[in-house]
Amino acid sequence: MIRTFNTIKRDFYDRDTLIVARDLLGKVLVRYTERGYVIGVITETEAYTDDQASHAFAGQTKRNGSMFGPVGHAYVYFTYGIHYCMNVVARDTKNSLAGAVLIRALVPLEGREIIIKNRKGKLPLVVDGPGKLTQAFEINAKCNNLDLTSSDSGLFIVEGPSIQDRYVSITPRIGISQAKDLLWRFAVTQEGEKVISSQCIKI
DNA sequence: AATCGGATCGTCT
DNA sequence: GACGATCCGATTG
Repeated sequence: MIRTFNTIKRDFYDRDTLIVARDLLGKVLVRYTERGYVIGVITETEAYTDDQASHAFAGQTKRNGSMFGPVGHAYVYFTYGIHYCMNVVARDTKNSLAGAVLIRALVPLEGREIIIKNRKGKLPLVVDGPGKLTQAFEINAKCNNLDLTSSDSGLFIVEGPSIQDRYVSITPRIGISQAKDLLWRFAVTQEGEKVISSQCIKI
């Protein structure tokens, strides 16, 4: 059976990186593997532009090249000798040279068996942590620069539930040593869950 | 519950 | 040659 998906169009990614990071919450990441589809709702993101914590800060290199490339593509890099991290290239191309949104967590919707196998454990309620996420979704170096607006790429993003601002916590990014003051991390909170920062950007 | 160190390697200085 | 947009298991309190 052939499934059709309505992917999010490129315009969506051609906006300020911070706005896209916020708006990716609730969107749905789809990965086509040998064993079938793995699908999840994005619940945590971080924005990286040309700030001091960004790979793009020192300018374009071979590694970070896709951050400077067309929006709506993937930027996947290898780190700590172990892990891959997945970003969505996004920026206002009129005003910005480089930008990407790191996907840090999502809630599994489909392909639970595949996730369990890839992660060698129980199915988590939330796949949290950029390295764990790429492991669960079989995302690796070959995925770098894939077009996330095309369902042919085997890695793409489609519409999902809208997330109200009151359920979005905005905090500093995780694991960085520079630009710690910037509140560029966006995470969906449960109703009743403690919100670490009540600040919110205007959309 | 919180902290610590080992794993492991591509990229940039 | 140093160090990461990390993870996990072990240890300690």
